[in-house]
Amino acid sequence: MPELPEVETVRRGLEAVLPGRRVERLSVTGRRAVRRQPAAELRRRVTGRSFVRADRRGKYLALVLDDGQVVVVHLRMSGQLLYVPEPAGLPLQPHTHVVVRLDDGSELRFVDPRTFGEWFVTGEVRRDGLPAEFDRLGPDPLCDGLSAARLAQRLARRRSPLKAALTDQAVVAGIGSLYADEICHAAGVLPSRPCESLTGAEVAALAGATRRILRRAVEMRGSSLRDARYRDLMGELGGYQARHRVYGRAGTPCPRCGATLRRVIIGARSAYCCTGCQH
DNA sequence: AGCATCACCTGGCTGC
DNA sequence: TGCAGCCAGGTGATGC
Repeated sequence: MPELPEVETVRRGLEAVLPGRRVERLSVTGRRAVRRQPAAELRRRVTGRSFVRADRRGKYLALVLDDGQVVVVHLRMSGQLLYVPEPAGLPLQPHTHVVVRLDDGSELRFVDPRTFGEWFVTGEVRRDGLPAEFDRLGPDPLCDGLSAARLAQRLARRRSPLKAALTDQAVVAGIGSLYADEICHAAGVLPSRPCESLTGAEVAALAGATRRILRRAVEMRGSSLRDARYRDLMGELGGYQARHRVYGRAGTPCPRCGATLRRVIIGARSAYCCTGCQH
């Protein structure tokens, strides 16, 4: 599932190819990929405009246009952006919902089997040129940093389980189920712990683990799993899955203490953890 | 207000 | 081997 490291890897790919390119044609074939506004409106507002830069906050991609509008893309569960330099040689693969034809003949394609992903264009932007609605996101650990004090403030007075808070995009932007489990394990804290029970030292460990793990995962170009099949803009697999210590590893020994890793349910979602060395 | 639950989807896997 | 049923999970809506 694309989380911050995967989306950032895609963003870096986009930043290398999009700036200066003009949109010659934008076609929407899937019915659900554009649902916040009519597909014709997206097409009308974007066609003929040029891309200025590719930005990101949390799991949201923001493709800034030369007139200040922003094309927002969210990959959700199974969305994939694919850059195709020579479209003639590569037929559209199944579940291709959006195709952007660029002025050098290349294409940006959006493929999304589970159809949760979304595209929309907005002109309501902040001073930094990003959509005003990004205001509801918490700090992005890569773009904004994440100090222990800031995380403590965000977690204060919350009674919900730690994992529910870490994956709440209003608390911290960019963390999903996979990295939340890895962060909790690295910090030695159980994902089921009520936020209000965390000590200052534990929150500091969580903030540090968040920065470290996300940075390392970006360096390794994200995690590619068996079922989600995440790939970057050029179709390459990520490498961070080799570093996963708990996610998807129930029944195997904890790499830190040797106890058997468990899968527990938190908020109707799976969480992987070690009851031997996480408290 | 804050928290829990559900709906949205389809491919891949499990178990019979 | 075939197939039914389960599971994956980010986000927004809904309900309490």
